This record gives sequence, structure tokens and C-alpha cells, in this order.
Amino acid sequence: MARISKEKRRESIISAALKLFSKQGYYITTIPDIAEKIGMSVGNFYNYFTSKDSLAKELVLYISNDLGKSIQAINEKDISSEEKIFEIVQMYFEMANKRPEMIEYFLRIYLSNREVFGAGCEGMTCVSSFVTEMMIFFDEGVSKNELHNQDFFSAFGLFMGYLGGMVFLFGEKMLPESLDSYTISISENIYNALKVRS
Amino acid sequence: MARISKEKRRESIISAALKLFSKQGYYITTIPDIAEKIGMSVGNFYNYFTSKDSLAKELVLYISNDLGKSIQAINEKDISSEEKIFEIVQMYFEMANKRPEMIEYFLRIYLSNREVFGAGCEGMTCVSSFVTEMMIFFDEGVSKNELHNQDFFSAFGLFMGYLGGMVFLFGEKMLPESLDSYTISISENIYNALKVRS
Amino acid sequence: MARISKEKRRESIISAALKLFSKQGYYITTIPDIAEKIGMSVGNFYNYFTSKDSLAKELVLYISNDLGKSIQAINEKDISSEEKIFEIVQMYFEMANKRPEMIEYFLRIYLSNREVFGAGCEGMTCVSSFVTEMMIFFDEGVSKNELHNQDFFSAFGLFMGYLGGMVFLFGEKMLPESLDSYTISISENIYNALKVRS
Amino acid sequence: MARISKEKRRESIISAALKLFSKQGYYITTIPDIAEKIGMSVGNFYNYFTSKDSLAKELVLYISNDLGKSIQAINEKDISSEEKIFEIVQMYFEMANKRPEMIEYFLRIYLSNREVFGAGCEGMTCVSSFVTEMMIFFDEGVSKNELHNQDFFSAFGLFMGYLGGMVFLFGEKMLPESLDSYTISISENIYNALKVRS
DNA sequence: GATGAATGAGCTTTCATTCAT
DNA sequence: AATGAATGAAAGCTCATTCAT
Repeated sequence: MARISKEKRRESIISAALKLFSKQGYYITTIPDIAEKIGMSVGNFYNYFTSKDSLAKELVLYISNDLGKSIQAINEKDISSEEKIFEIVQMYFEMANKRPEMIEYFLRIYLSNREVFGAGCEGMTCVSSFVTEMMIFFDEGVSKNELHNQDFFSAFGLFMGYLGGMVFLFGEKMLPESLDSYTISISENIYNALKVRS
Repeated sequence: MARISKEKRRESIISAALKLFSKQGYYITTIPDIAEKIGMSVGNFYNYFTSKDSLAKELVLYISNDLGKSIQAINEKDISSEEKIFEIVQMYFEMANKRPEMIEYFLRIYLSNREVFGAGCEGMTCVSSFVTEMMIFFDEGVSKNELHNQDFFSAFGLFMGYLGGMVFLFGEKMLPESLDSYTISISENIYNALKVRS
Repeated sequence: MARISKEKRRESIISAALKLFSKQGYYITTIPDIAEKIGMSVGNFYNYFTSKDSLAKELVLYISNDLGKSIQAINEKDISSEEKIFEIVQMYFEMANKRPEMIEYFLRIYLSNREVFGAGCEGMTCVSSFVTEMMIFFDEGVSKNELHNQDFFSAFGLFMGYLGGMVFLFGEKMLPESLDSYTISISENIYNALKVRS
Repeated sequence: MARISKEKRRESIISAALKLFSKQGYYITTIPDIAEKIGMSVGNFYNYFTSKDSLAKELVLYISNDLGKSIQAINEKDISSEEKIFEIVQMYFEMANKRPEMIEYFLRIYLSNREVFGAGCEGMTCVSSFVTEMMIFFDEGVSKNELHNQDFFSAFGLFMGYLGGMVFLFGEKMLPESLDSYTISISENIYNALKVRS
């Protein structure tokens, strides 16, 4: 009867949940909603995830790993910090376009529902893959004397706050242009803010 | 029994709701929670606000107006854009310290619960006081040739995304220092990103 | 301050309540609805009626008396039972046209909400004025040998059930013609049913 | 735990609701009341019916179909209109005796709570099975030259208004005799009213 | 008489989770 | 693994009625 492997079923839950949570919000989305979307029974859902909020937490991990890997790939390139900034922005906007649920989940679900992620995602537990790579990017830039040596979190807040803010504005249809078209100017703004001071 | 004027009662609801919503989230906070916090009966709450979500909408308006006024006061000063940036950052962090529920409500409730604010807060309807003042700040900086002439939303996304990101990090206790201590470096970063290019 | 006599105020409550109850139903209509309709405060309403259901009971009395008087006037005429039937039908339909709330209240509120009228309107207590006149009409017709001598309630059920049914159908917009246009045929049907058998 | 089939559970809700609604009225009867009566949890009720008013609408349909079938059986007999009238009256009173909730629901709930049945039961949508059979009865009587050719609704109003009126009076304990004992005299009255005029 | 803020019980409905099958 | 009926606590909201002014 099990035509589809358990792993595939799990992934389909993750994918459906990601879309529903990011579109409707955590509380509006119900387990029956998720189950129905992939043609699974409610009861069976609980064979894959122990609870709604444990699913939500796995989702953050999943996204953080995915983003982390992409940034890692950029970090490993032999290019300048300025170019890396451009590539990170580009990658981020590409994801916001192709898999908007990933970014939206991060911004609207993870960042805004402390009560859900509180236990189990303390500090940066659930987003460390991603944050670690950003740290590496920054530290290397500083040691190569391309970036201004400042508090990491200030740089991080600028970078991610800026990108998140733009995706928000885009999601609200407040941007006159496509996200991509901002890639260059935003990369410049970030680089200007972070580059080593003369 | 009406020792307290109706207006005062309304304000106490606003104040209590702001705190509860920003601390616990919109869905976790119940009307009984709010009512109890100010010693009011549940039924009586509905003499002041027609529904939970209409209260939520009033709250955004309230915050937007408050922030808008503060920025307006800065806009009206006869100082450079660089100094204005500093003052806005300072004001924002001061509010994040003294009335954290204001900023948190904005970031965690308003920005993340589309389904609640959808009807009635289309586009920027509910935050126009605030956005308008940011627009004025930016346009004046450009016309005084102090700021680089770019898409407003890109500049806005940088500014507010950055500040929002920092408050998030602070709220998550991920910042090693107090928010204030970042005021200078963040102002510099923002100014470097926005200033007219040579 | 009391420009309007207490009696007039009472009557205006009765009139407003009659319309609202018959249009919206007893449970849908709230005391604030009634008070607002006549520009009276909720609290003051309770200076005129002790409760919602005591108001409802007074309304039946009011209608029963009104209908009773009209039938009495017909009973006192020196005309045949056949003619009286015609006049009663005519009067009833005229009231259904001019003051539909009277008939509708009777049919939809009084007859259908036992739980409201149970205590205080046992048996025919609240509609005796009206029923008594119908009894007089019937008894006189029988003693004049114009009507068939049968159980009063069977005759009464026919008469009032028929008329009520027609007003219902009219209210539901199921009648192809105006109510009046049925006056003759209905009177005939009733007379044929009640007349003395040859 | 599902000893009983889903269909049977649904029927038990229908049966319980019919009794409670007709006895206590639509608004007084609560979902907890209904659920408790059949030993079902409140939440589970909503697995069977989407809302209180959709249940109420199904009930009308159910009764209309039931009555419709009974009249159809009579219509199909090869007997005179006079005899059909007798059988319809007899069937109606039998139902009023054996399953009073059916007739009472019709009279007290369906006919009197427009706000509940408004959407979904426009015109005769919810009672067409029943009304259609009455129409057939009447049309056939006219074409066999046994009944007077008049507006259907006038005849319908007489027939159903009369029977409804009698059941009302019976329900109010105002009838000195049992309902059955009126069968003959009422059938005669109806026949006299409807028969072809000489 | 008049006001309307205040009360609080009670209603309909939802939903994460369980468990017998 | 899979099903989906069942549970029950809890939410948002309403409204008859009261009572201090």
C-alpha cells in the first residue's frame, strides 16, 4: 500500500505546510488543512510529526539549512566581499521569487511567533546554519580588510533586515519594480554601509 | 461606577492590548485576557471596540501616528540629513527601550498577520502617517543633495528593515550590548548607504 | 423634561416593538434595538416594561383587543352570517395590508414561541377578547340557523387557520394576486364549509 | 468506538433536533442540548452538520419529503377527491399524534423563523416535495370535475391553514376532544369548501 | 424619569490531538 | 502505516438586565 516512501511523505508534508503557513499564518492553518492538501488523513499526519509546533520548528531548520548551504557556496568562491554581497542579495531575491514560501515563512512565521518557537529554538538554535555562514562571510571580509570591523550583529541586522524589509514591501505590492531590479542598488547600499572606512 | 471617563477606559484598553499582543501574539491573546488586565468585564470591552481585529487595527493607527509625529519633529529641525538619520535612529531605539510594545507590535503583529489587517489596512492605509514622514525626510535629503537619489522604497527598506532587524535581535537577546550603544555605528551605516555618491 | 406623557411613550414602545418583533423575530430583536428605534435609552425602557417577555405578552393583549373590537363591531350589525364572514375576512385582510405587523406578530411570534408566552398566557388568557367575539359570531349564526352546529374549535380552526395561512403565503410572496382579491372566494369557501347543511 | 454507522448517527441527530426544536424553539435549543440528548460531544456534532441553521434546513427538507411521500401515496389511489381529502386529513392527524414533532417543527419553527430559513429556503425550495403533491391532488380533482376550479393557493391556504390551526389548538390543549375525532367533520368542511359548485 | 456603562452567563463554533479499527 | 470519528477545552461575541449618576 505504501507506494511512496516514508521520507517522501514527510517531505510532502513539509512542502505543503510551508506554503500554507506562509500564506495563511500559523494559527489560521489547521492540521486538517495540511493533511487535505496532500491527501493524507489527519491521524496519519501524527505518524510523521508529533505536533503542530514541532512541525513548525522543523520547517525553520529546513529553511535555515537551505539558506546556509547557498551562502556557504558563495563563501567558498574566490571573489571579493563586494561581489559576495551581490551574490547573496541575488540568491536571496531569487529564492523570494521562486520559492517565496521559504522567505515568507522566515519573516512572518518564525520571526513573529515567539510563543511557538520559544521552547526548542532558543537563541539561534534553529537558524544556526544560516547565521553561521553569514558570520563566516563577515569575518572573512574583515580579515581580508574589505569590510569595516564592527559588531557582527549590527552588520547582520543591516543585511538581513534590509533584505527582509524589501521582501515585505514586495509582498505588500508596494514596490514599483520587480525585486530583481533592486539587486544592484541594494548591493551597493549594503556594501557602502559595510565596507572598510577610508 | 463610571469613575473613569470613557476616553480613559478606551486608552487603558489600547495600552493593555498593545502590551499583551506584542508579548504573546495576536491569537494567543484573548479578549478575556485584555479585559482582565484592566479589570473590565468581557462584555464591556465590546462597548469600546466592535471586535478583536478592529482593536488590532486601531492599534496600528495609534502607533503609526505616534511614530509619524516623532519623525515630523525631527524633519522640522534645521539640521543635516546625516544628523536627522542619527536622531531618527536614536528616537526609534529610545522607543524600543521605553515602550517596547510599540515597536514589537509593529514588527510582530502588524507585519506578520496579513489576515487580520487585510481588510481595512490595504496598502499603507494604516501606516501612512509614519511612511509619509519617512518620505519627506528622504525627499528633502535628496533635494538638498545630501542623499543619493534612489528608489524611495529601497531606502525605506534599508532604514526600517535595519532598525527592525536590530530590535528583533535585541528582543531575542542576541545583542551583546544595549541597543543605544549601536546608535552611532548604525547611523553611520545607514548614512553611508544613503548618502550622495561621489 | 418629560415633554411626552408616559402613556404616549409606552405606546411608542409598543408600536416599535410590534414592528421589530414581527419583522425580525423575538430573539433577533434586542431591547437596544427597540430603544434605539424610538430614541429612548435602554435603561429607561425598563421603567415602562419589566422585561422583554412581559412586553411581548402585552403586545398579544393589545392585538387581541384590537381584533376583538373590530369583530364585535361586525357582530353587532344586523346582517346575515354569510355577510359577517365576508366582513371579517375583509377586515382581517385590510389589517394585514395596513398594519401587517399586527397579524404577523400573532402568527409568527405569539403562536410560535410557547416558551415566551407559556407563563402568563395559559390557554387563551391573552387572546380571549378576540376568541370570545369569534365565539359570539359562531353561536349566533348557529342559533339563527345559518351555520351548521359543530364543535366551535373546528369552525374556529378553519376560519383562523385559513386566514392565517393566506397571510403567510402572501408574506412569502407566493400569492399571484393581492390579498384583497381573494376576499370573495375565501369568504365563499368559509361559508360553504360552515353553513347549515341541507 | 464507531459502533454505529455514520448514517445512523446523522439520523439520531435529526431525530433529537426535531424533538428539541419543536418543543423548545430554535433559539432556546442549543447545540449542547442536542449533542447531550444523543450522547455525542459538541465538537462531533459539527462533523455531521456544518452549523445550527444548516441542520434546521435539513430538517424541513426531511419533513417535506416525508409528508410529500404520504400524500403521493394517497394521490395514486383510485378514489374520489372527497375520499382523498379524508385520507390526507387522517394521515396528517395521525402524524400529529404519532410524531408530533414533525408537524410542530413545520408550524412553529419553519414557518416562523424567516431569518433562519431565508438563505437556502427561498420561496418553496425547502418544501417543494410536499407542496407539489398538494398541487397534484388539487389539479386532478379539478380536472375530474370534483373540485371547484379556483386559485391553487387559496385552496392550499384553506387546507393547510385549517389543519395547522387544528394542530395548534390541540397543542394548546384547547380542543375538548382528540384530534382524530375531528377527522370527519373537518374533512367535510374542507370538501364543502372546495367541491365543485352546483 | 432618564442615561448608558457595566455585568456575566451563555451561545455557536473551532481544532489539536487521540484511538479504535 | 493509515483512517477519520470523537473529544473537550476554549475562543469571540451577544444581550437582558442593573444601577450609579
